[in-house]
Amino acid sequence: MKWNQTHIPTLKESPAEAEIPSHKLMLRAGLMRKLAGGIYTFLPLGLRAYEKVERIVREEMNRAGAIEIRMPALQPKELWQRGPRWDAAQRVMFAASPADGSKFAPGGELVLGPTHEEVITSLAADEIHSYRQLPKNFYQIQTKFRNEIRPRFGLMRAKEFVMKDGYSFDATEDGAVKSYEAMRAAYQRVFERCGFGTQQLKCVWADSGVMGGKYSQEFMVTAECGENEIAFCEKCSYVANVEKAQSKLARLEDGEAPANVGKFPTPGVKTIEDLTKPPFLVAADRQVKTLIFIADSKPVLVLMRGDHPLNEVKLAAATGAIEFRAAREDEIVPLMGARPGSLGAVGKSGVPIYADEALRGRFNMVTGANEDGFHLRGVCVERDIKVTKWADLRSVAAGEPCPECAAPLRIQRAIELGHIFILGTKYSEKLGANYLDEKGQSHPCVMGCYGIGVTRTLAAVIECFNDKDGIVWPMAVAPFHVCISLLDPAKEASAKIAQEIHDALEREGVEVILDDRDERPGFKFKDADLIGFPIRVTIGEKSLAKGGVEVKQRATGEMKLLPPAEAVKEIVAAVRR
RNA sequence: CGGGGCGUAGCGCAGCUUGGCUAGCGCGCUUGGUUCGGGACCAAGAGGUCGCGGGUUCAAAUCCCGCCGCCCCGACCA
Repeated sequence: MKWNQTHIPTLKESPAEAEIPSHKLMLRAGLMRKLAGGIYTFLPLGLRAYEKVERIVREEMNRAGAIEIRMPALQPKELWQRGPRWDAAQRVMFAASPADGSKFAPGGELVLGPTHEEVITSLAADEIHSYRQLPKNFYQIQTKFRNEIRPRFGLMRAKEFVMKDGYSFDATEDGAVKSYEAMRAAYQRVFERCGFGTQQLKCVWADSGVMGGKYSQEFMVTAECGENEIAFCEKCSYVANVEKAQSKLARLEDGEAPANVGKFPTPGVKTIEDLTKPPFLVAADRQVKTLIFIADSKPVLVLMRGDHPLNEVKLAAATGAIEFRAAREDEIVPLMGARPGSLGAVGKSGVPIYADEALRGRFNMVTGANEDGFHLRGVCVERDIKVTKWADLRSVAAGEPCPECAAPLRIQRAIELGHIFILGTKYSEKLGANYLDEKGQSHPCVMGCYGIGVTRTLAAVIECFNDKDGIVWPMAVAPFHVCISLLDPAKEASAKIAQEIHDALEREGVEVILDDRDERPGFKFKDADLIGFPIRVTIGEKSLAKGGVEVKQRATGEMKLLPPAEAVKEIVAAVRR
């Protein structure tokens, strides 16, 4: 490929819209252009790099025994309404209505697919009848559409993006776990092949969210711009999304024996911190924090240790509510009889009370008296409060002891590239994906689902591999392996050598672009560094006078002067390594 | 949707506070010339409904109102 035959519009400055390195570089290196917020055109180099990632994903899926299919992006709304999560799903879906506002053609209303559990399960309901057909694992690589509340960082969170989504069907729970484990191993290989090292790549325990199902793990790559936080142990292998992470807290001493509950005046006290000050001097970890939430339009009480932050994802998981928010004061007062600052759960009934595990067994605690300006002391949580459900509700903090080995936990931001779930029978039951076992009895298939953000992975590669001069592509994902910087395209001798090296490399299957532009050397070097081709071959009068061409590694800066034939050999070896 | 910021040539910006004369600068682009191993130089050009609509005014990029778009922080997720 010759540079002049393609289109690589590099920019000297990054557009103001880009904030993070990968977004800036994708625009500057001419990989993509924005059409609208969260919607991008892939230019030739961006497309090539994208296709590399896609190929790695496809190869590893096939190797793991998954079967590629292609489902429609346009889907009947009615199918979603029959599925188990229509209420939660509507928020992110685009409806595909006729643009002129006219009625839908026969067949009903359509939506653009944000994911495909409903479609695949309905397909499985029609196609799978017998245990003899199981297990099956279908996948596709396809454009998804989501009405992201806030598109962000270029390809990191886009309204239109490419996802590899896969769905396994098994007869038994054990089988589903096997399918899941096979995918986990395949995902590990995909991301390793994309260039991520064990230091930055983490497979973490995660919350299942609206997807439902028993357990799930996310593949994360640590990065400053990541939208997730992961907690991991410095000593052992424990690592989890903070939405799920736990820690082993030291037991606190509450004194000899539980005292009786006593009310005392606390005029003007509004916060946990207020109570820690004179004249009260109640440590935050001796207080019970009482929070009121509206979960699916019903109030719930949430009890936390005073110094612990609530983790809303864990609360959502504990309550099973789809939508919840903090209650307003005008909702709290009629319910509790007091305003925030003096709230407490002692003696409270008729409202679900969720308590964090860190409060279990505690006594001689202080909490609001449900009377403005008063608190209670001597509270024994299990004796005095009718807890509906104990649950892990708090966010772990950096430095807390690892739940497995008690070494300090660290917290880092990370980008989620893949997510794998065991779904169970949530979808198959609802949509009738059943099979007959050996005895002729009908059972719902046990499902798993597995996603990789393919376009996001591309962005993450750039986010992780760049320096002050531009992108530093891992060989496996680079749009071209080699750039030949021909410094004097007008000089016949140089041009001939460049063409010969180019052709020889192509014959060996090396992807090479020949910079034949009529530009100054410095300009070509800057462009090559910005785009980040792993290997650059420089052909100019200087090198030729010394009897060869220069072969330079982008990542290390290492440079060798070699005769053309040697250079070709060296490069072929490096590319195949 | 809540909070913050921005919208002036393809890109990056100045001008707006305190309204006024032909709307400016750098990069990029075109033409000619000189250059040619780390984003060259000289000269001559092309390119703008100052996001859109309304208002105030003799006069609006500049002041006021409304809308739209983009970016950042939060709730959602591959």
